[in-house]
Amino acid sequence: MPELPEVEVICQGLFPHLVGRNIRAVTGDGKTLRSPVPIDLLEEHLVNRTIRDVRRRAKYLLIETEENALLIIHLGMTGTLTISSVASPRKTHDHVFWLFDNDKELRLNDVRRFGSVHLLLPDEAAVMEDTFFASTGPEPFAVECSPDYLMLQAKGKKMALKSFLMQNKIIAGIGNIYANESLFGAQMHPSRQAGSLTRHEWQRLHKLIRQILQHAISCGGSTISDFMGASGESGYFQMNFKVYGKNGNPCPTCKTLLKKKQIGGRASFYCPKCQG
DNA sequence: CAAGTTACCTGACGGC
DNA sequence: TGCCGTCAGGTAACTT
Repeated sequence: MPELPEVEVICQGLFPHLVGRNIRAVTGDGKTLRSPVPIDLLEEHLVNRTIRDVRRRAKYLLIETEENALLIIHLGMTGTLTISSVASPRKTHDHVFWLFDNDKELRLNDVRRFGSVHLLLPDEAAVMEDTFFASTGPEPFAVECSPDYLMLQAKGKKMALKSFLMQNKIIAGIGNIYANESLFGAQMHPSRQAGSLTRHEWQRLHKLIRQILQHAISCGGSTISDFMGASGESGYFQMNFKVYGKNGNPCPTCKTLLKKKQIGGRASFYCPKCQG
């Protein structure tokens, strides 16, 4: 689930539950995620420490202690984080647990185990954070992520526009869903060569990307109070997608049937007329 | 170097 | 019911 808007909503939802909390224990089930979970390190640098900040960079969640250790969590394709009472039964695929001083636990659940957990040490976290994100592009809402910046990055590139948008080294946080939705909004064919857009078109696409990401965050944010609801359902699936997963349905704009096509190995959805 | 493909892992779903 | 192939919102390591 987690592209930029989902991670942002999770971040905002976790913030009030985590900041100021003291961590009492960190445990794991020993399963390797994308990389092994450094449980010993987590224990050493997180237990008896207090959380100072929770923030997001790209699709990563960053949790910082007052001693400047930085816990970095990526949710991969299927990762979820929940705040649960210690007493509540653990679920299948719960892999890592952070116990707090209020008898609640942050739990990382990840069926496919494409997620990851890293720890940057207190002494070097500031420097290592830059290193860690050295090949991550700017945030879509950052000033440097301008239409001209995108045009410059795309210059001469023949790759499909949609694949281009999904490259996190160009622009952070856009995955398959929001690449599809942004291109529909901007009325551009996902297969177009990235280098073929005019300045005016980059302005349009840039605007739609921000608009759609912001809208998705708002949709998630509106249900943020459910974040730790007993149902375990966090509301960030509630946004209605216009084309993602909708092949065969009528285009919301012109009623032409939406198409599906593989681009760069990923399912891509578009209106053959509006995005022709 | 750019661009495309594969691998990682489990579960849900549709067809037979 | 059950078996099998296909597909899934991410990313890095490959290959071409």
